[in-house]
Amino acid sequence: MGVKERRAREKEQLRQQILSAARELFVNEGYENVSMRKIASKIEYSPTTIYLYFKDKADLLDSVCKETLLNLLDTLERLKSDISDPVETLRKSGRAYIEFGLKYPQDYKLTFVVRPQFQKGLGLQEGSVGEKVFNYLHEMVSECVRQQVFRHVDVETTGQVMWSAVHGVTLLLIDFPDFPWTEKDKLIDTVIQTTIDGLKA
Amino acid sequence: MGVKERRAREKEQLRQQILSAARELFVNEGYENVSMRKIASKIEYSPTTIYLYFKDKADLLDSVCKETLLNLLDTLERLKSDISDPVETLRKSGRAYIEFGLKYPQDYKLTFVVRPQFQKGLGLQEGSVGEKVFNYLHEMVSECVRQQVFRHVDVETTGQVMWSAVHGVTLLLIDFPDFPWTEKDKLIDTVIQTTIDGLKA
DNA sequence: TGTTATACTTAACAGTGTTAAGTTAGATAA
DNA sequence: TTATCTAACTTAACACTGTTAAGTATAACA
Repeated sequence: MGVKERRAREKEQLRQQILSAARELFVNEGYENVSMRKIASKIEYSPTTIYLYFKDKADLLDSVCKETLLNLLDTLERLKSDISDPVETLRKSGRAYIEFGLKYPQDYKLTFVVRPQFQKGLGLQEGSVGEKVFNYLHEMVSECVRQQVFRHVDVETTGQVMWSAVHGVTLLLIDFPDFPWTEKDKLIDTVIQTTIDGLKA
Repeated sequence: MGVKERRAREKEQLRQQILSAARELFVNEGYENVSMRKIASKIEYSPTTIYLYFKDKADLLDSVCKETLLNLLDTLERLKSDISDPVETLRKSGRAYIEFGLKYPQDYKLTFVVRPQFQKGLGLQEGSVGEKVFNYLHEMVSECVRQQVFRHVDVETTGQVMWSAVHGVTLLLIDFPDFPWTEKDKLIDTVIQTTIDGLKA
C-alpha cells in the first residue's frame, strides 16, 4: 500500500521543481518579467499545471519568499550561540542580516518590500516566519539591555530601531549600486556601530 | 504669431493632465494595477495619445517620480534656514523626510525602491533630483561635523548612515502597517535620536 | 477487464503594453 | 476663398499576460 505515499512523494517533488524554477527566474529576471508560461516551459509542463500546485502567481511568490525567510532565519540562528558578549553577537547578527540581503537582493526585496504591500498585514503576522526573524533581532537587543550594556529605554523600540538601520542600509545598497557609497564594508560597519553606540548607556 | 506658443501651451497642458491622472491612479491603485488604457480613459483620450507625450509606461512613471522628488526637496529646503543649531535642523529634516514618505507612501516607494531597479544606476546619478535630496541630508550632517558636534569620522559615511536610518524606518512603517510598532512618533524620534547620539563625539 | 479517480493538457477569455497605419481638424499659403 | 500641408489624435492590430473551464490520457483499483 505504498502507492499513495509514492504518489504524494512525486507530487511534492514536482512542487519543489516548480518552486525552484520560479525562484531562479524571479531572481534572474525580476518578478514582473517572469510569466507563468516561462516557468512552465522551464520545467517542461503545461502552464496550467502550476495552478494544481499553487493558487496563483502571488501564492507562488509567497512560497518562494517563505523559503527565503527560513534561510535567513537559519543563518541568524547559527550565530546566537555566544551569549557572553551580547553586543558582539548583535553586531555579527546585523552584519549577517545585511549580507544576506546583499547576497539575495531580489529575494530580500520580494520578501520585505514587494510582497507586504499586497498581503495587507501578512508577512509579519503572528506565527509567521517574518515575525520570527524580527523576534530574533529583538532577542539580541534584549540581551544587551538585560546585561545593562544598552540604556534601558524600551526594549520594543530598541529592537525596531536596530531593524530600521539594517533594513535601510541593505535596501540602499541594493537599489543604488552605482551610487558613490563609502567602501561598502565600512558603511555597513559604521551603520551598525553607530546604532549600537546610540543605544548604549 | 502667438499660434505656436498657444499650441505649445496646450500641449504642455495635456502633458500635465496625463501626469496628474497617472499619479492619482498609481497612488490609489498601485503601479502594476494601472493600465495605459485606464489612464487614457480617465483623461478621455485614446490610449495611444499618451505615447505622443511619454516614451512608454516607465517613462511616465519616472516623470511622476521626478515630481515627487522635487516636492520632497522643496519640503526639506524650507527647513535649512536655521544654521545655529545644526543638530536640531538635522532632527527636523529627518522627521520631515520620514513624514513625507509616510504621507506619500506609494510615491516614496516608486521613487526609492521600485524604479531604481529598472533604471540601472539612474535615480541618483549626477545632477539628478535624487542626488540633490541626498546632498541636502549630507549638507546637514556636514554642518554638525564642522561645528564639532559630531565626531569626525568621515562626512560621506556619516551622511549615508543617517540616510540608512530614515530610509529604513520609513519603509518599515509603510510596508508593515499592521505590525505592532511602538507608537509611531516615538519610534521615529528614537530612530533619529539614536543615530544622532551614535554620531556624537 | 472494466471503472474510477488523478494528473495533466488544450482552448479560450479578457486584459496588458505598444506599434503602424489611418483620419481629421486647424494653420498656412495661393 | 480655396487648396495644401502638418500636427494631433484614433482605430486596428500584434504578441503577450494571468487564469479558468472543459477535455484527455494514464495509472490504480475492483
